[in-house]
Amino acid sequence: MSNSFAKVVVATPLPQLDRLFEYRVTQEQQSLIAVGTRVKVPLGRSKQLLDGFIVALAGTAEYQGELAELAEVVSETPALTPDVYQLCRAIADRQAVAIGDVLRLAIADRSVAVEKSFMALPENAQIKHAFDPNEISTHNAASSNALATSQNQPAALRSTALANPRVVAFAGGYYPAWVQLFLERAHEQSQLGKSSLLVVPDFRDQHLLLEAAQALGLANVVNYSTEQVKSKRYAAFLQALAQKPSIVIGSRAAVYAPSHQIGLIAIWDDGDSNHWEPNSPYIHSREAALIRQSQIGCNLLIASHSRSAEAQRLVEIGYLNDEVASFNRPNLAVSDEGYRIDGLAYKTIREGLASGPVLVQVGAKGNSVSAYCQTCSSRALCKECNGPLWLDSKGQPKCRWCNAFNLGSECRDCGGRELRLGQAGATRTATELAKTFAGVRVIESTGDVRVEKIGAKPALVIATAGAEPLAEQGYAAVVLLDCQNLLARDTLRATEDAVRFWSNAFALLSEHGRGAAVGIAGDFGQKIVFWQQVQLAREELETRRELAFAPAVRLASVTAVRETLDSISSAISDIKSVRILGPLPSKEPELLRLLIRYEYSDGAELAATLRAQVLLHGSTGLRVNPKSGRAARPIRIKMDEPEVI
DNA sequence: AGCACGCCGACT
DNA sequence: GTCGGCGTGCTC
Repeated sequence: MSNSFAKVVVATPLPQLDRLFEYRVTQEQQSLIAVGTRVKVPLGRSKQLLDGFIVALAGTAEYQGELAELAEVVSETPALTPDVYQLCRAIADRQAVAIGDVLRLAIADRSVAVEKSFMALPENAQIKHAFDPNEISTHNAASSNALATSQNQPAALRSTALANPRVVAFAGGYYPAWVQLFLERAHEQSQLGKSSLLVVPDFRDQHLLLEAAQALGLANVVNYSTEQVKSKRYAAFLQALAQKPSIVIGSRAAVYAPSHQIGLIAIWDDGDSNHWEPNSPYIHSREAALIRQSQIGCNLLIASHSRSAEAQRLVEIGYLNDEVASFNRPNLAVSDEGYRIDGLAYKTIREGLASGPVLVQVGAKGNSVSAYCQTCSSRALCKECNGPLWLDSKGQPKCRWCNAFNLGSECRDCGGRELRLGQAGATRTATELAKTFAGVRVIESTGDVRVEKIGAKPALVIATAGAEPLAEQGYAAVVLLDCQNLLARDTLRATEDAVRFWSNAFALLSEHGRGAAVGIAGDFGQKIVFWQQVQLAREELETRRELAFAPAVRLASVTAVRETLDSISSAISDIKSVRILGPLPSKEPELLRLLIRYEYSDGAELAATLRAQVLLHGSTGLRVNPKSGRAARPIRIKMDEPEVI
């Protein structure tokens, strides 16, 4: 049977075009095409050709009407493998977006020169016809529903691990212990002839993995960085596509790598917000990995120093196996004497400096608009509702929750009457500490001006949370200041984030280093000291359950004009677990936002209903086209809204 | 998105 | 009598 007809998925963000179109294949094109081929197709009356990919070939057509021909076979390299297509399809459906938005993430832009030299290699010659759409990843039983099949998976295959929070000697240097964990697991897979996808939040972590992988001499390591020039990205894409086991190291997009025979997907520190895709499919790499895992049946490892509420939920529903690496917990202490830098802090810094570098973590600067007491730095709270105060444009203290003015408020801790915005920044702390520890080198690292790595000599490092440099052999001491401020950030994830920031900072300690946290006490402080991350995650998830917040339930947001939102509200209100909040104001002045609370079990139905609404409002009715002229998307759907409030 | 088809107001 | 406004709908 000749392949005279091709089913093509079109690479466009338009939801109306998110379906397969059939085209006639000409005689000359027959030998060039295969499943996965990149083509250009005519669509509608537009003279502009659209990019697409062949997902199936057949001898007969299903479509009754007149068929158009494939306009152009762009390349003979099969860029869209069947399992990546299935993954993109599932993600588009789950997120209620067009598949084109997902394809953009999954498939690197073509670079002709790179592709030519790749295809010229004899070992890549057979790749052209390597894919059969009916045979998605034969190496493991495929399953369509992740949750339904979880019981059938060997427990050890899916795990959420708490990694050893230490810097260890490894690969001829010093690395965080998790780097060793990831590369060892990937190496195991390589030995079995399988590929691994190692997914990290940012390029610092990526560099660490790449550097250590190179030092170990691991074969077929793919630098799947999105920060490279286009041709390098495409080279990495092709390297993963080559039919041999590879170790793909990258950020979010690495989940979609077209690797051969994937045996492991590993996610590092899934609580880091960099794992959220900020653009259209708006999916978290952990969720994308879960979908891919369920489709191809590979191992899944979600590892971190602290545990996200999402990972904890997956453990509690029995979907993930709970794996805690054996390690000695760090030597930690907490204090809460009411000073920003107290006796414990000074003592820990002084003793640490005797043997090596010392890290002082200060609260993240810049993202706090709340007001604090000038004298004692405790957070200013509303006298009416205990909400956080801020200073308005006239400098008057106002509640962020109930808008009440709080003129002449007194600090509840010290009675102070002066307020200031934000907290003492890294620079001020650096100056203060430099005075106390005269003669010691002081290094400052913040989100803006970041230091990546420091040596083993004694030095005082002042860093904002999340911007801590690595110390070559680990820190002799780590001191956390402003713990209260981190806990009091205006987000529902404040506690989880704080525990994560602290855990990651303590994880930079050397084997014999000591840590101290200033400003946390009691039961909570003890759990930090005894490294009870699982217990903390359990409590955090319980809190979210009580409040009915994610990840206990899911929380979607829909942004559009009011009329559209009204129509959407009534369309989805029949779905069992759906509860609608709003319309609420959104960041864009002319648009409003709906928050939708729903159960996991209703996700598919809600996504399908929302998608139908997008189609309804997309090509007919109210086209939102404000004076800007730009065709703003009339409806923006995030099936999981990471930042409520 | 594009692009065409279609049914109502001021022009050579 | 026609030209053209953009509301509506389709695209293999």
